[in-house]
Amino acid sequence: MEHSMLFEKFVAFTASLHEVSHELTRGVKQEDVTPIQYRILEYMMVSQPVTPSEIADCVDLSLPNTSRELRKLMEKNLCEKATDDTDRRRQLFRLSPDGQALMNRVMGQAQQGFQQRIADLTADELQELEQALTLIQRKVLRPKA
Amino acid sequence: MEHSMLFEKFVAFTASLHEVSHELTRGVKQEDVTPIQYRILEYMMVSQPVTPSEIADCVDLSLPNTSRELRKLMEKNLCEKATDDTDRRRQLFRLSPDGQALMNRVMGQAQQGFQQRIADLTADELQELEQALTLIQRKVLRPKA
DNA sequence: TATATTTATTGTCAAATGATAACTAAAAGG
DNA sequence: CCTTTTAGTTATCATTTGACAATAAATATA
Repeated sequence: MEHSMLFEKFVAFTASLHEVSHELTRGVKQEDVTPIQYRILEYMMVSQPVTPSEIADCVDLSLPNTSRELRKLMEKNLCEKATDDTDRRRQLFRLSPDGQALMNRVMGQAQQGFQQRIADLTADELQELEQALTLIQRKVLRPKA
Repeated sequence: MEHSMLFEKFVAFTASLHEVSHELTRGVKQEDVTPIQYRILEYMMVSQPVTPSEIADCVDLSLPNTSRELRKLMEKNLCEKATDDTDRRRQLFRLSPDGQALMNRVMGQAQQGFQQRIADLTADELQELEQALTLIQRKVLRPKA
C-alpha cells in the first residue's frame, strides 16, 4: 500500500472515530456546560491539578479566555482553585466533587455505549483490538513517547 | 484485559488522535473559513453533491443555520448550488474550483505531516499499521458496515 | 534593590454559533 | 383540486467564542 492510500485510510479512520466519540459523549448535552468547558473538564480529569497556562496550551485557548471559562466553571461548582505553594503566581485547578460526578455520568454513559459496540467480540478479538490501539499510538500518534 | 481498562485505553487513544488530527489540519487557520464552514467543506469533499438536509444531519447543525453557512460559503466562492432536477425542492451543493483548491491545500499539508510521522516505519510496520486501522474500523467504529 | 519576566485576571468588543419563528416553493396524497 | 408534508430560506435574538488591551501580583534576574 502506498503512502497516499494509507493517508486516505487514516483520514477516513479519523472521521469515523470522531463521529463515534461524538455519539458516545452525546450525554454532555444534558449537562450545563458548553463544549469548551467540557474539554477543560476532560483535560482536568486526566491530569489534575492543572494550571490555566497548561489548559490554554492543551485546549488551544488564549489565557484570558481560559481564565474566563475557569471562572464560569467555578461559578457552577465544577472545579476548585488553589494557589501553588512553591510559586504563588500559579493557580492549581482540579475537579470539584460535582465536577467529578459530572464526568462520571458522562464517561459512564460513554463506557456503556462502548461496551455495547464490543459486546460481540471474542476474547481473541478483544486482544487484537487492544494491540491495534497500542500499535497506532506507538507508531503514529506518540512516536516519541 | 478487562472491558473497563480497554475503555480507558480507547479514551486515551481518542484524545491522542484528536490532538494529532488537529495538528495536521492546523493549516485551516490560514484559510478564510470558520471551523463549522470547514467541516461542511470536508463533508462535501467526500460526498458531493450534498443537500442542506444531509449536511445538517452529518455536521449536527440545524437546517436554518446550515443554510446560512452555505450562503456564506457561496459568497466566498467555495461551493456551488444547483437544483435537483428530479425534485426541485432539493438543492445540490458541491465544492467550487476554489473550494477544491482550498481542500487540496489543507489536505496536502496534512498528508505531508502524516508522512513525516510514518517516515521511519518499515514496510512491515506500515502493513501492520494498515491492518490495525482496518481492524478498529471493522470491529468498533463501523461494526454493521 | 530595581527591573524584567512570568502567570493570571478583568474588561471590552467583534465574530461565530445555536435556537426559533415565519415564510416560500415543490411534491405527495387524499 | 385541496390539503399536508417536505426542503429550504430568511430574519432575529441570545449565547458562546476569539482577540486584545490593561492591570496586578509573584518571581527571576541584573
